[in-house]
Amino acid sequence: MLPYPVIQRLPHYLSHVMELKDDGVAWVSSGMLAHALGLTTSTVRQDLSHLDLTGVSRRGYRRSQLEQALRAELEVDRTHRAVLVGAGYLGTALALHGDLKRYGFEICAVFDNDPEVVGTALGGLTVRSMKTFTRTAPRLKASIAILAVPRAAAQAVADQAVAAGFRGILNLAYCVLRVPDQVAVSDVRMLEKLQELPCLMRLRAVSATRRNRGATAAA
Amino acid sequence: MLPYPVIQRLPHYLSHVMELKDDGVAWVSSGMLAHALGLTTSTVRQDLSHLDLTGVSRRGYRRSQLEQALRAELEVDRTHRAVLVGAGYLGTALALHGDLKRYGFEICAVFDNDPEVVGTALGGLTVRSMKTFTRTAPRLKASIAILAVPRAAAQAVADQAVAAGFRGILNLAYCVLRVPDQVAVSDVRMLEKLQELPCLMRLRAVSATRRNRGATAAA
DNA sequence: TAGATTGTTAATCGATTAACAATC
DNA sequence: TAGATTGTTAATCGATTAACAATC
Repeated sequence: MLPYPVIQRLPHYLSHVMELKDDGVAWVSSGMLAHALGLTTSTVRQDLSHLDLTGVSRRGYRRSQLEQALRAELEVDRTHRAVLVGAGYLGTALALHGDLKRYGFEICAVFDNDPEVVGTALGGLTVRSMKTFTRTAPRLKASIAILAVPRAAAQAVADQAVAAGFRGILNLAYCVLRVPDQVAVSDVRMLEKLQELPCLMRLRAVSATRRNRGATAAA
Repeated sequence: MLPYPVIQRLPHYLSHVMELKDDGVAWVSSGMLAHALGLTTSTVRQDLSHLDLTGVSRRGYRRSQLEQALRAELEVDRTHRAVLVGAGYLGTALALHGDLKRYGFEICAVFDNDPEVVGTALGGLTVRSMKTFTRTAPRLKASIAILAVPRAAAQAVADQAVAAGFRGILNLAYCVLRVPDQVAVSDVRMLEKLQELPCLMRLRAVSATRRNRGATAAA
């Protein structure tokens, strides 16, 4: 239904609109959103046309209504129970991230393989052994599994998560997970994003030079 | 030059090709890569046509040559010096990530604001105070700044990084950074990726139902 | 040789942008 | 009223996919 590029932008809209709320802004125009998110006004209006929302000529969108429409689409007001697998630094960073709750997510269990870590506390939860995952996880009524495990372990954990009935996976490992069609995977490509930087930097350097040349030629 | 979608895929190609190396594979076809990365053979050949590389009919690409071309494009064999700002769990996860070196990155300094953290050791480095950033950072000959700081601090740190001459920023915070054109920013959208999941899950559920209906109708 | 795979051109597809009538 | 902004249609742009001759 919603094109993926639009889905990707929705969290940004919401995040920005929530900031505007703190500033007491009542009306938001496509121009304001376009400027804040680095888009064109056309794109913004196209995106918002997918939502359950109507704007007002000469004013824009009522902030409260826009926020509500975004919250509905992203299901922010429902609680999404998630299980965290991997209690390393990355997993810990996520588990302790205060904004999770703000966006409707709740980590209801943490699993880890390391006997040293199993039994310790993390964000009010006790880390459970991965050995108990298959038995325990289905009882937790969680639909999302967050994989903060080494690359080598990721596919095996994903398989267990699928078998346990999870329908969404947030993958923090550097690998392509193979899952059945009905399971959604969202990849956080931290290392890949770092690897892109040299390419992007070269690109920026080149286009900056070109701009300067153009400016010089014009002068 | 290189379209951004291609740049985004290059790290995946390299990662997979490096795995094939460990398996002793000498020739890689576009079909193999397409299957492994979930692409079409056309896309793979188009992507690789941007690289300094020629394939061989009926065989594919020589693995060593393909790896070399990818390493050259991604500049893996140069050392990219990076500075880490923020020594929380997320920053620590990155600093201790063994694969950084493997992909040509070296963290040469860590900065943090918290007096409790300043002076402690992290991955063989001593955490420096953010107060010294403007003075110290330019001396480090690093071109990349990794921002693992809270959202509220990110833009200010980015400004300091730009002023200190950094040309690439890996942004782990949940915000849109404003930087001059000649500075490259790569955003790791961890929370956004999590927020996408409910939308994607709904989408999967719908298309799964549709598939089943289709199958039932066909039967 | 026969057949598989590259390299490349053309076709398709989909997303972004432009344009503009409707409207408050 | 005049002017700014929405909502939507059409145009553009660019990426992906298909197709196929060349080739080993």
